[in-house]
Amino acid sequence: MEISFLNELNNNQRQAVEYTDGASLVIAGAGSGKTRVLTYKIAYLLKTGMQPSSILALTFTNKAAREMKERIASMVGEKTARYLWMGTFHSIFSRILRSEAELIGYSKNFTIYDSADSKSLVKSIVKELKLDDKVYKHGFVQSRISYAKNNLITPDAYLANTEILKADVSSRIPLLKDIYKIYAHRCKQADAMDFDDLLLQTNVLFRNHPEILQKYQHRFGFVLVDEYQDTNFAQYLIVKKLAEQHEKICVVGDDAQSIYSFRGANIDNILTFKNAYKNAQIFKLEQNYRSTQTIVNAANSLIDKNSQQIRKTVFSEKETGKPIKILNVFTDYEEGFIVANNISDLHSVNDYQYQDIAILYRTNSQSRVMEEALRKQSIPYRIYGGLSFYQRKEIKDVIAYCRLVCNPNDEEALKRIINYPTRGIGETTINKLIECAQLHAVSAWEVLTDILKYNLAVNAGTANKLAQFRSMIDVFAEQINIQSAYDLAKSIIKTSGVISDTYTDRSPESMSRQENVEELLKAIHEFCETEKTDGEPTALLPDFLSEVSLLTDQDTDKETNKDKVTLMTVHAAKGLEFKVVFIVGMEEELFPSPFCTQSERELEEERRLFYVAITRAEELCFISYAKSRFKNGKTNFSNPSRFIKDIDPQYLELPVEIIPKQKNIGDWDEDMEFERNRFKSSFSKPILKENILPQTPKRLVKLSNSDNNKVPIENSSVPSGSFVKHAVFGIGKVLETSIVNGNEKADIDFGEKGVKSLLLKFAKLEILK
DNA sequence: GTAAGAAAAATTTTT
DNA sequence: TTTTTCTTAC
Repeated sequence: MEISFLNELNNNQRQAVEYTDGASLVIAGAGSGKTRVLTYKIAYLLKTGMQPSSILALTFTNKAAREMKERIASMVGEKTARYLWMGTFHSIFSRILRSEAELIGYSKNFTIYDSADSKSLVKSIVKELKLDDKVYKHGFVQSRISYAKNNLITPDAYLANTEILKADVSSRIPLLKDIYKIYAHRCKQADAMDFDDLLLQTNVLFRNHPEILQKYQHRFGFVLVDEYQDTNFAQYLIVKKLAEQHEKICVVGDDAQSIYSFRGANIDNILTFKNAYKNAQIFKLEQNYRSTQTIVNAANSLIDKNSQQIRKTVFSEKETGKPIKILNVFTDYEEGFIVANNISDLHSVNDYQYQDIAILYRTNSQSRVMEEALRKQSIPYRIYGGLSFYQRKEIKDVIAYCRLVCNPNDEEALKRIINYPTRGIGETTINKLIECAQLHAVSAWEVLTDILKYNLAVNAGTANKLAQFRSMIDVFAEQINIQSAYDLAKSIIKTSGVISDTYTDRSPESMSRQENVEELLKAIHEFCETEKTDGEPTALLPDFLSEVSLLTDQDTDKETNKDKVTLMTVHAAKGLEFKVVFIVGMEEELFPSPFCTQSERELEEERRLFYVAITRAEELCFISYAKSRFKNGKTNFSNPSRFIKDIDPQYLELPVEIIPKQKNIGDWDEDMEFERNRFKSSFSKPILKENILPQTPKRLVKLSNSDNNKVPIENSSVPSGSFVKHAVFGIGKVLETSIVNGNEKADIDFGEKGVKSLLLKFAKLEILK
């Protein structure tokens, strides 16, 4: 069959698309057209007669699913595309779980606990068990529970696993097993699933109900998985089971971009795909269509330092391009200033649009300084991540009301709003209530329905307040199937008193809270409208909740078309591309994150993360690091990230080390303060001109041996092997000296402070005997 | 039981 | 710096 769009693919891509006889793995290097292969493959399946409703395509983010769906729609028509089963693991399987919920002891309207809910539940369990929350830290407990669930270890399996129990004992957290057990029990009692449950319970469903598994095996004639390197065991098994009969499965991924192991992702899933699917075909996509040769080569030289990987040769046939420019600055404020300056120039001189530019960082907290700098130069920007719309307090409060109305057993929602706005139900009462509920093995709400029966020890006044609260929720609950989601939400906000609490004053904070609540109502209204066109009479509140709980703020983004600089974490940038990328904060203790330097495995993941960052860039890439950074209320000194040294220097444009005039070490702090204040208060026009744009290397210090400007010297004033003292870096050993563009330069190992390349005319060195 | 103010703690990545 | 927890006075 001749299908014209196949001609738009290269040979390897086309083979991957056309192979539909059995299982296949597509190893897709960065920028090699991975999404293209997936979309074309789905279009191909449709063109060759497959029904859209029998194709299951699993992605990592809602956004990826939506974009792919749009692209397929443009190829085969919206009418066909809309019936595809396409979405994230979590959204697809929450949908399936809802329709089968009763089989595994949940109701159709089960709540989805987000991580804040999980956190709060973990905290209260630790408190109830009277454990030390410094030993059983909520974050740690949460990640252990999550780890167990991702590996399909149920609480009972956990109790039965001597190995895990022993490990917990030796880590001095022997009671983790109890916390997990209670946690799972409380979720069940609240008719709630956390994110991990959506995958775990799907597995439980398939295991305990073979007929259901069969139904879906039959339904899905072809299964496709994007970003396969980021799947965990629970996801692996779901996919494996669904594809068991026909092995019509295609997974796409890049082991070099596996960056989610902290969330249970297991890189072995992709590395050992052949073991799971014996007759699997493997296709490799190695031509990068995104980036210049320099960027591709630099990224290759970096990832080459990892031992765990599927070797591949990613190459680019685009132009050579400019070297990656390294920017070094004194402070985080200066970093923001320099980056903003560069962006400003790229925009006005080089005709880049703001939307072509991204600033990527390791942690969300780094966005603030960048934001400030961009604002000062009136550069429009857009931040992804951080506090998303649905995580704001006022929104969570409203949603909690909605959740409780739809599912009164939802304990976390109840705790959140039982005394918001304040109605005289304090901490003691809430604790009594929950304790009492546990005693009788019922939900907290159940106790509220009959306070006398459960012997809740409260005085008459409190009992009255509780009854009032209960009847208010009851009244709303009666409306669930009568009023539309919008009408009900509106009356909830009004009657509950949330609105009067929000509208008390005219402070900017209060105004913004009001706006957010309005915004939420608008979103619910919109939801009702779109559902209407789908033929349903009215969209109900539970329908909205099931949609909303899996949304992130990238999904609520409405102004994608605006010309703005993008700010996001490297994690969030996966799958995206920009003409110009700034990777900021490339420092030790930040990138790699200090939490990830314990094992080689973790370190390799951080390196992959850096690889992801670099390969987002199409034309220009900048990497910056600061000598000092404001962190947790303190200024910390930092060294350049070890990863910068992992890149072959021939692809880099390195800065001249900027060393202040000879000073005592004590003066350094003053100097820092000076720099900080200068950049904080008034942004005068650029001071460090050489930080502006990658130009043909002129006045640059090159670390590379291939540098032909470099002439080794015999009789240097600081011979190799001798020891010198530097005002800032302290004592170091001279490794090599040379003449670079007429200036005498020395590479000196300062131990902890790292190896520095210093020009002798700038660096006042004291030679030690 | 509430609210304000002080002290202490915690800082990664996210469906 | 921001967020959470503890203290104290009503």
